[in-house]
Amino acid sequence: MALLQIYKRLLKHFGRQYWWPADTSFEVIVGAILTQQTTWKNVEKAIDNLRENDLLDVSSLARVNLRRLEKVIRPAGYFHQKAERLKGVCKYIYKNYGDDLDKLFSKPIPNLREELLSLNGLGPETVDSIILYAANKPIFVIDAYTRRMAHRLGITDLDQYEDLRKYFEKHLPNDLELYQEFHALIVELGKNYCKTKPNCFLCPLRKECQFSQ
DNA sequence: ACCCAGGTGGCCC
DNA sequence: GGGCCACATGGG
Repeated sequence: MALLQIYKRLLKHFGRQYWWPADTSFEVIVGAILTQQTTWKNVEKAIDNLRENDLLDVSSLARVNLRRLEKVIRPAGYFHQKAERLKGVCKYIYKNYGDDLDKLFSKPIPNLREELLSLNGLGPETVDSIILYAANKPIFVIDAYTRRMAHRLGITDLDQYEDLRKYFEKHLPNDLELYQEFHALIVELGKNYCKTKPNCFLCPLRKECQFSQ
């Protein structure tokens, strides 16, 4: 099945997702770091804690005491690593751009991507999530769900992050909103369908599936 | 008592 | 370039 058809079917089944679930671009960055290998539910607790502690901004996180930050984001797991990395990213942003994220995000995608990838704690998926949902620029995010879906549907055998990203971008219209919604829908698919039973996981993508009618 | 979650970086070969 | 591993909480 063509990628665009899969997108349409998922959209029909799950409806629009209006991703990313965050109020500001900065919260997208924070969420993208905290949600690494962690359920969003736990990330929400950590973000709520950050907000209650008045730490949910670049300058505060750039200067926060590391022990305190660890305590605040604890529910998100890997809290030693994530505290250090989150603070490090904020220190970098604050030093170079202050509170003006737009100055960072106004750069062309390749430059922005390279710059973010150079920071400790920001790998390809996190960086692309930030570019897609915080900077609002069209780049296709590849995650475990996307890779699994691509392989199980026999869309492609490609497995490397960059190879998959380029494949998806090549076979889809270059459209910001489509990229944002498609990734959100794939995550929704992955979260709702059993990963140990391929048929179940792919259910909404099958013609005979009761949910996709 | 397992297994997994919207990854990343370090280390080894 | 590829294969392991540590990192950690909370829910099934």
